[in-house]
Amino acid sequence: MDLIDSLNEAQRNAVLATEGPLLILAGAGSGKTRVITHRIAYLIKEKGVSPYNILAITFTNKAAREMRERVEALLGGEARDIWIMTFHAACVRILRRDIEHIGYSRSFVIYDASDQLTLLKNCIKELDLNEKLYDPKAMLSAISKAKDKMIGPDEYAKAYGEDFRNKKIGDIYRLYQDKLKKNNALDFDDIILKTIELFKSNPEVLDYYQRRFKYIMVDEYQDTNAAQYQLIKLLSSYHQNLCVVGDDDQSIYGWRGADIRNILDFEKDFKNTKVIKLEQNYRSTKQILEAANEVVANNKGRKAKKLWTANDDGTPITVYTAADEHDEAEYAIMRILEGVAQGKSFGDYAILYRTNAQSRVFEDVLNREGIPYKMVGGLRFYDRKEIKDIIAYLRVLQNPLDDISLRRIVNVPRRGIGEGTLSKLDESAAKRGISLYDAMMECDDILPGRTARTIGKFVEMMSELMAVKEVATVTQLINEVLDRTGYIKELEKDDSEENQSRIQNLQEFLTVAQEFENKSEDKSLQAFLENISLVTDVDNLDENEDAVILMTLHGAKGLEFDNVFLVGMEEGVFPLSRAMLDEAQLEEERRLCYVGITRARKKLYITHALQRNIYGSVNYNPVSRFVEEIPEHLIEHEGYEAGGVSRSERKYIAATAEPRRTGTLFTQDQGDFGVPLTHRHKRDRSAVKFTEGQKVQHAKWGIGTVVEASDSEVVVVFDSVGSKRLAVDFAPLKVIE
DNA sequence: GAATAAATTGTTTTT
DNA sequence: CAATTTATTC
Repeated sequence: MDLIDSLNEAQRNAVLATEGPLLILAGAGSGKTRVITHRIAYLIKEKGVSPYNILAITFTNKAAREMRERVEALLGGEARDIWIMTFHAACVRILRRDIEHIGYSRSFVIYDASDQLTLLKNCIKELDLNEKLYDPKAMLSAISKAKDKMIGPDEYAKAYGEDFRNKKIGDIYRLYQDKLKKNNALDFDDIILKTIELFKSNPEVLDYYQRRFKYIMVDEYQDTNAAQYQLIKLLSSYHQNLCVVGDDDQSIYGWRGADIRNILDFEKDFKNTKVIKLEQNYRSTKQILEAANEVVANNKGRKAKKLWTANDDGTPITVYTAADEHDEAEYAIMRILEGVAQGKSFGDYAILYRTNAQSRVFEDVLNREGIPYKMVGGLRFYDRKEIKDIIAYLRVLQNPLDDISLRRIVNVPRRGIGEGTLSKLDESAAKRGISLYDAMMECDDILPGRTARTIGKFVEMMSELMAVKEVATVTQLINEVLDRTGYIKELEKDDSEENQSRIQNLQEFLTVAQEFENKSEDKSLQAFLENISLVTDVDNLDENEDAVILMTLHGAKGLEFDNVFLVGMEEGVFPLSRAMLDEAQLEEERRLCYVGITRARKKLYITHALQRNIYGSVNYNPVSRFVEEIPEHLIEHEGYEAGGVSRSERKYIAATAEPRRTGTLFTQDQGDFGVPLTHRHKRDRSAVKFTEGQKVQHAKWGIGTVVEASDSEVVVVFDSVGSKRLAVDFAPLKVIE
């Protein structure tokens, strides 16, 4: 029984309790992934369960991949048949087989947020409503909220129909849903909802999956919404072997419809539930864990638990008070360089922030210092304009009913098909109840000859590409699209830096397609497009790469790092100002903070700035209440005005600060601040001397030659990026010759 | 119909 | 401040 020998008692009980409903309350770092993987392996190896009968739901594709790898390691290669995937991936797989039962075609496409918004704007226009009064973004979030709670257009009208505005919102909702169907498209919420609809209207389909999935496990259960709950309930009701794992203290997706009651009420909803708590933390030091416990203890309405650890005491948490956001970034990066000089790797560090906008300053400094970093989130690769354009082409080829994508690319690159022509076509399509593409195929009688010929040429090109699609691989098809549409030629016309980077991105896209073909079993265009829709940035994060990681706190869920920086810890930034008014939202922010603290294994840095620019205007934010909730004996202060100082004094200090010098890192004299500094931006590396002609190795830019050297600066010509001026004291440079 | 200039608007977090 | 939308001109 080596499978369970390595586990502690609670973990072992969780693995052995295979039958019936099981709720595992797993604190941060308590080895829950370990429990799930061992449980799966135990079911297969010891209980003789077929891999085919197991369904494991994870929160991200990355978690799914890792879980599969770990199960395979325990089992020795029998993990292929297990369904280990996200809710969305599982549902898409189910829908792909049987969606025709509910009136969609199997070549359906998945709309992302921006497609949704375009579609919604069309709806508002069609209903003659004012976008000012019915803000598309607000409408979309209202619809999404309704969908998360499984309220369809009819129920919405019934529930909110009294009020005039809500009645209109209901109309928008209904039209939006109709249009999705006309376009043969699903939005993200639909992926779950339509699966439930399929199950409810086709009992034989449900029956098949109910019988098949004898054992179901759901990870990150605290972040499931009502629809996902319903889905799980349906799937598990036959065998009743449902195991959910979660931590109410880590519920951070309430805004996305996650319902914390799913976990709090699990015992009520499933009779004879066994509850197991995992309370030993294996990840963090005692000091970090205590800080986390103390912060989250300020929340009400949580399940009682007390995380403990047998790990070392560790070092205190460093709280750094920065003059402003630039100083904050420079401090963090100085500490990273210092650590690296002592033998740590860049990959041991993560910088976590509340909003993506905060990443910029850190990127600037990292770039300037030539430190390798990887940023997760922000503008996704697939959200870039040129990539979205090509995807839109592919979508139309896959699903010609997709008017939204068709409209996006019909005049990209320019073909002289303008707004006037398109609205005529729209009108004709609406009148005849056909798609835009079909209207284009028969447009001779509504358009003047010249325009009709232009449209005809476009339709001809598209139908040729559709023929190519039937015989070519995805990569070949993309190449054909880039070539025949003249997309690349258009970019080559003017070789601005922007266009060059677009071409590079398109090449990267081809690489992605090639990789997909190499790895994936199903190599169809449909599968490729699905893959793109469901994969996120975090999924592609490679932790073995030696680079500093930048991401939002949400993105960091489920990850861990030796050294973590929690930055921007100020009232109004974290917690966000809009969350400060509402108790429930504030508690969610606090849980997010708990998640952040518990990502750190060894060392936690917390930073906040006295002064910060937010949309062009200066803000003076007091330190975050969450920092004040950490007991003082766990903290070591650094930076400006380490002691307590009133808010107005802070404002004075920040306002009278010398303007920052741009230029080299950490060399400016910041002494005249009215208060003694407890920390100076200087690192002792003066022993290193560079001379002209030396070969040096840089952490990010590789090998280069020193062409100019002084006591404080060197100019190095790198083989890869050309010449750079660097600060001797801080650049990650090694002499190699 | 398309390119440029001006004006306006708004920011969580993401499967 | 920056990104997006709208107005203006060619």
